Formats: sequence, C-alpha cells, structure tokens
Amino acid sequence: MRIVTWNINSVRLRLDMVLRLVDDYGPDVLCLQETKVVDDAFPLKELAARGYVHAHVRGMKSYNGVAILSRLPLSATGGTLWCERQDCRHVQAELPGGIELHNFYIPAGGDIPDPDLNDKFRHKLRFLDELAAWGEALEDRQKPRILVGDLNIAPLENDVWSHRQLLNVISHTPIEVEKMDAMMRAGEWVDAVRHFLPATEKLYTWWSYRSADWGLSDRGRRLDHIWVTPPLVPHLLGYTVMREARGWGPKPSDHVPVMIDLAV
DNA sequence: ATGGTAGCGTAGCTA
Repeated sequence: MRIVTWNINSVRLRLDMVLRLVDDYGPDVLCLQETKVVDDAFPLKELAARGYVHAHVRGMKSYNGVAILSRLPLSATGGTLWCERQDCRHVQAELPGGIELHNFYIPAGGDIPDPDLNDKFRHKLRFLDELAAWGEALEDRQKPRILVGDLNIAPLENDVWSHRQLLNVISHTPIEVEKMDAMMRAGEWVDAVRHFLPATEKLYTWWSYRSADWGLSDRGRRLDHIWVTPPLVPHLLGYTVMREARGWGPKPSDHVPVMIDLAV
C-alpha cells in the first residue's frame, strides 16, 4: 500500500501537479492539505478518471481544507473539529485491512512565538494539547493507524536548515516540539520517515516562497509527516520525499509530497 | 533587524 501526503496550497490551481503525481507514482491513497476549496468545487471528477473513485473531502472558502483520495475503498469516514472552530483541518477514514487513516493540517501559528502576544500561536499550542488528549483516549491500542499531514512542526535538529537560528522561529520552538513529542507518546506514534533516515541526516519537505533560490540556499524545514502505530512498523517498506516537486513550475507548492510504502 | 512571496478574491487575511 502506497500513501502520499502533500500540502498542495490550492488544489484547483495545481490540479495538473496532482495528476502528475498520481501518474508518476500511483499512490493508493493521496492525502492533501490546504486544498482551499469548498466541497462542491473540489475537482473529484478528474481524480475519479485516474481511478481515485473513493474520496472524503472537507473544505472551506479560501483557507485550510483537507482531502483523502483513494483507489481503495474508504469506510467510516469522518473528521473532528478542534479548538471549537469550524476550520477544516482533519479528515479520517478506514482503509481495507482495518487501517485507520488520519489526515491533519495543524495551524501554522503566525510569526510571534509567544502565546500571550499571538492568538495564532496560542491556537496552535491548544490544538497540539487536544491532539495529545485525543491520542491518550484512543481505544484499541493494537489497531493499525496512520497519521499524515502538514503538522507545521519540524521537531528534530536536522529537520531544519539551522537548529540554532530557528530555535525562536515558530515551527521549531522548544514548546512546540515538546507538545508534539507528548502527542506522539500519547498515540504511540512512530515517525515512519525517521524509521529509515537517521536523525543525524538532514531532511526537508518545505521551502519558503520568500527566498529567491530555494534550492541553492536550501533553507528548508520538515513540516510534513507520516506516522504509524507499532503494529504497522514491521510492514514499513520505505519512504520517498519528492524534492523535485518543489521545482514543478512555474508555480510549485511550497511543500513537496511525502510517500511511504507498506507491505499490507 | 528587516523584508522577502504566494493564494484567495478583490481588502486583507493566512501561510
């Protein structure tokens, strides 16, 4: 089973790149974030024509939006609202084999890394606290689960281009990393990419639009993640971070797809 | 220390 997660930053604007991705890599399941489209306007037909006839999308006007597109049947589709907001930041579904899939778009958190001065950062931290409580409350600890998405946190030193220079930059602050760690422990999540790539190796999935030459300066961060629960760890076959997609132009997403293969 | 770009939707918010 091949699963991809990608923050597409407008699925309508970049539908051609989504189709290129599915043509080139043929994932069984494609999870998108920042689709930025209401459900009625989601380009489902184009994906169904490629075999992705199973879909669960949850979008809103202008912001956020998450989607699961699948060639495999989806059941028990749903999603949760977090922090008493209507934001479309989570969808879930069950895949064949009883695998529970969660697709998240965690708030970015704004610029000022102080929850007392910055409502957006306060929201992000609350969201993480709710995710930890949710992980703690998950029933059936033996259930195979996959969590993907733009989690907007780069937890390890080598998940950013400069640990020292980003310590006070939202996405890499100690408080966020601590809360993400708590969330991982609560749900017994395993980082499926770092399962293969040692923590001493740098890896990024996002490069800002605000730098002239993203590839040369390479000031990236690993914001996009795929986690699995322990029953799936022995089934992990490998991962791919599609760095080349950052150059799919002339107007690429600032995030690239992350993919894992599972022997299930 | 600052400003840099992008999408949506057409001003200003969000990233």
